[in-house]
Amino acid sequence: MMGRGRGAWWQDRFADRGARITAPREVVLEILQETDDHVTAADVYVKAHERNPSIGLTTVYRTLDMLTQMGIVQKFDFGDGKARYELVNNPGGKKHHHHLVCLRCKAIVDYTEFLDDELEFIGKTQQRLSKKYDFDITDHAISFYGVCARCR
Amino acid sequence: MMGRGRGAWWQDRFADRGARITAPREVVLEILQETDDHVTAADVYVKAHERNPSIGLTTVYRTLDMLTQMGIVQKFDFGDGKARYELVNNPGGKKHHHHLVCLRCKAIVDYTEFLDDELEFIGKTQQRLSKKYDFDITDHAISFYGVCARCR
DNA sequence: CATTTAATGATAATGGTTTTCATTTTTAAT
DNA sequence: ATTAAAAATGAAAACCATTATCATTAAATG
Ligand SMILES: [Mn+2]
Ligand SMILES: [Mn+2]
Ligand SMILES: [Zn+2]
Ligand SMILES: [Zn+2]
Repeated sequence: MMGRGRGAWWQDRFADRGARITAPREVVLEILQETDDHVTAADVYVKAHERNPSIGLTTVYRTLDMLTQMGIVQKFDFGDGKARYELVNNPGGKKHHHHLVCLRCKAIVDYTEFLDDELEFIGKTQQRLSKKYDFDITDHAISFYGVCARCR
Repeated sequence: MMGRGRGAWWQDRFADRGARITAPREVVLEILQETDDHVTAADVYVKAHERNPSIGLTTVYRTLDMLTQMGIVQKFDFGDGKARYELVNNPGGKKHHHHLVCLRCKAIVDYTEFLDDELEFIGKTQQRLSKKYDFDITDHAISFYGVCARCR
C-alpha cells in the first residue's frame, strides 16, 4: 500500500532499495512530475536550485541516475549531446509511449495513438528475441525520425 | 562493374551533393565496409591512421557526420558515452535491422529475424503517424534492452 | 546521545566532440 | 600547364556534459 499520510507512490520503492528519502530527492521528483517535457539534467538543476539553492548539480545527476536504474525514470538520447529524462509510469502522468523526433529542430512528439497495436506487437517480438538470444529483456524504445511541418 | 572507372556505390551520392571524393573519405568508407561492428569515431580513427598516418581524428568526425547526414551511415547512442556508427544499406553488407542491447556489458546484437513482420508493422504505423502529425518520416529505430546470458 | 553509514555539494578532472585557423588539396578557369 | 577560387584537412585549443574526489553534513540505528 502506498498510503501513510502524504506518502508518494515512489517512496516505497525507495524503501525497498534502502535509499533514503531526502530533500534534494523529493525536489527532483516533484519537478519531474510537474513537467511533460523531456528534460536535461541542467533543466532539472535550474528548477531545483530555485526551490532550494543548496541543491547541487552533482546530486541532480546522481538522483536521475538512481531513478533511471530503478526504472522510475527513462533516459533518452535524441542526438543533441545531452541526455534527457522523463518520468515513466507515474500515476496520473504519462504512460509508456514512443517518440517521433524532428531531425531539424529536435522537437519531440510523444505519441500514444496506435500504442495498443504496437505493444501487442512488441510483446510478441520481445518474447521471440528473449528466447532466441537468451536475453532477459526489460525494456524497449521505438523512435521515428523525420522532419516536422514547421521545419519544411 | 559499377560505373565509371574505379567508381563505388557511394561515389554518385557524393557527386550529387557536390562533395569531393578524397583519400581520407575513401579510407573511412573502406573501413566501415570491412567491419560488422558498431564503431566509434576513435575506432575508425585508429584504423584509418594505420593506413594513412596523415589522417586526423577531426576529419574522421567530419566524414562520419557527413555520411550520417547523407543517410549512408547511421549514428547510434547505446548509452556508453560514445557515439557509434554503422554503414546502412550498403550493397553486399548489412541491411536495415534493429538492436538488442545488454545494459550490463553494452553488447549489441543486430537481429534480423522477425524483420519482415516488424517492417510491415512499422510501415503501417509510420503512415499513420505521418498523417496525424504531419511529419515527413524518413527513418526509425527499434531497440530492446535487457541483460544478456553471460551477464546473468 | 553516540555511532555508523549514506548523501551531499564544491571543485577538479575527464573525455568525447567541436571550433579555430593556417595550410594543403582539389576543382574550375584561363 | 598556370592560376585563381573553393573545399577539405589536421594540429591544437576550446567546449561542455558528465564523473570522480573528498571533506562535510544529514539520516538511520539503538
Ligand atoms: Mn516521451
Ligand atoms: Mn546494428
Ligand atoms: Zn522540426
Ligand atoms: Zn551482457
